[in-house]
Amino acid sequence: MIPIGRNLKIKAARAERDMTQKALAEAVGVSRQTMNAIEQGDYNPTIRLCRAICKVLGKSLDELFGEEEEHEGSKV
Amino acid sequence: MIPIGRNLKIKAARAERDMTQKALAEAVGVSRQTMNAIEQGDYNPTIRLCRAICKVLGKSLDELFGEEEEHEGSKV
DNA sequence: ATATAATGTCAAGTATATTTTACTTATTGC
DNA sequence: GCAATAAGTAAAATATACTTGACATTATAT
Repeated sequence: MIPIGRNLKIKAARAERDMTQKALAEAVGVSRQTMNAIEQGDYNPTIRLCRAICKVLGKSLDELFGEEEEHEGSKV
Repeated sequence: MIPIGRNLKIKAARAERDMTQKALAEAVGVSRQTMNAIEQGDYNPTIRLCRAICKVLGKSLDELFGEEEEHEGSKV
């Protein structure tokens, strides 16, 4: 419910591996809607889920979840 | 409820800064019991809370939450 | 030995992450 | 165009992160 910022890094990492949201969700043991909500920044996964996502996508926590993503707007 | 493994890295990082659990909890905006539970591995913080902890302790996500801590036992 | 602060733990409640079902809107290929 | 798959969104239910308050234990110091 609290907006967090879209996670485009996951989307990109998925693209690299040609994985669909559904496929990633299944690989990670979570519902498709949950994966979507995370990419949309609609909430705030647990560290465990983050670790699982990183493992599947072959990225580090810092790479995928390191910085809060931009919050829309405030661009010149 | 699901055991996760104690997080000794947080404890160590706290020690480096001579910070008490209470102090860290306050700095991070969470209850003392929650911080304790996380260090005890009694649950599974949100990525947001992890980020806040890292910020206060001056460590990266990978440093503090990178690998699942050992699960007790299985040592020669 | 006795204060005092730091830590560990438990139970009951509240907030919120996650699921399920279901419907809509892209997107891609035929 | 049409079918099929991928992605976005929503509401109601369930699981679990987190709070509050209280008490027990382990340091640390005087």
